[in-house]
Amino acid sequence: MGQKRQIPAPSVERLCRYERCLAKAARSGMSRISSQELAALCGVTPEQVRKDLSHFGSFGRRGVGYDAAGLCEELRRILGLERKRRIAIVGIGNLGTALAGYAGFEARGFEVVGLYDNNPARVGHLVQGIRVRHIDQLATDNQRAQIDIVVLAVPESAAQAAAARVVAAGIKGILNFAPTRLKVPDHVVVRDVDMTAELECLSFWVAQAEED
Amino acid sequence: MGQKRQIPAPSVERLCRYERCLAKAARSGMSRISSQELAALCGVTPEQVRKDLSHFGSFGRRGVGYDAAGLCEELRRILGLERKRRIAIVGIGNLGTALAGYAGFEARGFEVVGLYDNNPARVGHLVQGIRVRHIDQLATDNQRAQIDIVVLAVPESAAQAAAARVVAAGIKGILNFAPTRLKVPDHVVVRDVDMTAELECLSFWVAQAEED
DNA sequence: CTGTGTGAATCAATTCACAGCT
DNA sequence: AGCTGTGAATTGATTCACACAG
Repeated sequence: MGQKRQIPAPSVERLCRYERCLAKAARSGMSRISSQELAALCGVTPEQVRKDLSHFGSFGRRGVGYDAAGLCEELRRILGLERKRRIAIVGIGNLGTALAGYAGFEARGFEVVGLYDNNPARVGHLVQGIRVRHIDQLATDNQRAQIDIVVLAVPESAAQAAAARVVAAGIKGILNFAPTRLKVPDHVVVRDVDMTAELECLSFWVAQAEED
Repeated sequence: MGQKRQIPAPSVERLCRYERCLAKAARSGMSRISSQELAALCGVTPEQVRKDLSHFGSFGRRGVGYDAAGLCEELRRILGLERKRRIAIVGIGNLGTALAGYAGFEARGFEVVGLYDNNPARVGHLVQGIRVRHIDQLATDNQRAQIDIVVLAVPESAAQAAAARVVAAGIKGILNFAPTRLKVPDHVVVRDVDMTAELECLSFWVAQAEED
């Protein structure tokens, strides 16, 4: 069932960038914007912008350009950001705690509605004004909390088991900070953020650049 | 200068995964490993593994497979991980503080050797046993600290200016957590970690999956 | 004349298929 | 026979170039 991939994933990633740049441009008073200008703001090419947008429809006027605020709104709709998305954080260690307090999420319309951990020593504590609950409660909580996405910030050793809990709770999206490839059913979407791997790649390219 | 990358970036990203899986396999007593087995552990195809490795040489024996520990060692050499890499964190807010205490970095051979901020209220504080210094001191500190990579955890509004400081200090790699495309000279390598964009992409794919 | 939208061409990455070592 | 290493084929993404609308 998970084979519907007519939209290239890199396009979707760029749409987020476009939306952010458009919002900023619109806020600073720009009403019309060309693919040229938008591309310059985002660090891509104008034809890339137009091609990416063309997967979803045609939003500009030939010879004129795009309405900055209008296109921004369209992108928010395409990305599913018109309604506030509800997220829960699973794993309230060092990283999870920081993420719970990360202002960037709220600022972009992601509301942290729950914090979960399996360590009894952490359950019950208040973190950023939210009480940490036991992961056992995730499934029942989700019936009324309607969690869209879980941010998984548990250690590698606990990641697969925690992911299984999340899937069992009926949650469809996981942002995974553990350095493991999670095995989940096709209808669940996972994106990985592997900070250590990023450092290792950097390490490689830096060394590579030195070889000249 | 940043001319030919004959090595595909996706291959490098996978090499990190291979290294991690190999280390785990070797630790658990496996001495020989086939591309088939390694691929299964990493969630890729065997020919992908072999093609990725082939960019750097030939490390296996036909009809036999690879020596797990030996290949792991080769990968560490390729990725530039034989020597400990020294990192500094710039921006000691919520996120920077969490990253300073993130055990995963040390565990993978990245040593946090400095914390920097431009906010006088934060300078001088001890965070994870390291005293926060003013970003003005980065350039002189780097002459003896030999920082390989900076983790940039400042707000979007401060990111470009902070990056300029990092570049001026002679540091060649930046792991950027701010949702901005940094403008840096060609000889400096940047990798972006945009957690909000990741959530937005998830939001899209989750909505997409629901359309059935 | 300007700037979008899009098929066609190019470039990059993945997968296939098989030759060659053990 | 078993498994690697690698050109060839294929799939996918980006760039080009131009028709078309304002």
